[in-house]
Amino acid sequence: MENCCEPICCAPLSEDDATVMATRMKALADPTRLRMFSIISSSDEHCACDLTEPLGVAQPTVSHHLKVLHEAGLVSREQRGKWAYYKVEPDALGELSRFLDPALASS
Amino acid sequence: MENCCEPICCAPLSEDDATVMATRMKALADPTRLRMFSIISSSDEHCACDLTEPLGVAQPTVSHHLKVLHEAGLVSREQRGKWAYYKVEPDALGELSRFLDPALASS
DNA sequence: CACTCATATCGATATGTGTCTATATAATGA
DNA sequence: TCATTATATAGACACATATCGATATGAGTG
Repeated sequence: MENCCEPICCAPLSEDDATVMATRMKALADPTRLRMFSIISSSDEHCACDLTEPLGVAQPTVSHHLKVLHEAGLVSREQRGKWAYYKVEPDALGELSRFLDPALASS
Repeated sequence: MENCCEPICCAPLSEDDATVMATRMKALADPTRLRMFSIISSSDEHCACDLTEPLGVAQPTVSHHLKVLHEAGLVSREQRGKWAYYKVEPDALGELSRFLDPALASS
């Protein structure tokens, strides 16, 4: 995920920028995906197979949410054998965080 | 909006915390509301009547989105005469931003 | 009181989304 | 090659939601 936009604050967003950022935020704005992301970020990498049980949802649901997070550039995917390992994309949250409140970063 | 949760990073979120934060994020994760919020934040306060035209949506739609932002604690509302003035809730974005990436704030 | 105007609410509709079961795909091993 | 296992995809369903036109509410004004 590259830096996209001017920060939300202080000047009106363009329609295009708003669409891009809303899409990214939507990827995180779901309870199951938030928990999923926090689990993945709690270790260096995480196997998809170890997400079904702690999240309490069916395997296709896990797969679906992982795809959403991946397409939003929030996690990376690596296939090793029959297992899929997911990692947090290093600066993904930083970009979002700075978009929301650039003052934090500069203080 | 009060501080709610441990940051998303580094430790699994509880189901309840995830629900609370997903709800707040959902309020912002919409192109129209993002633009609306950025317009409001570009001046000290903003009249609802001046949002319909720049957003290009009907008046009931503006009213609906303002309600969503207000209920999420992102903006405050003040009625003066027949006009409704909206202001950005001071630390709303800061809380969200710190939830996403607490590292930014401490650097 | 009646009229106007800003805003909110209602009801309808189309579209999006989270979840599941069933099935396909792909890798491993007997 | 066949069975097993992890993951992804397809299809279905229920529910949420973004939007609109119509209408109600509520404040100002003549």
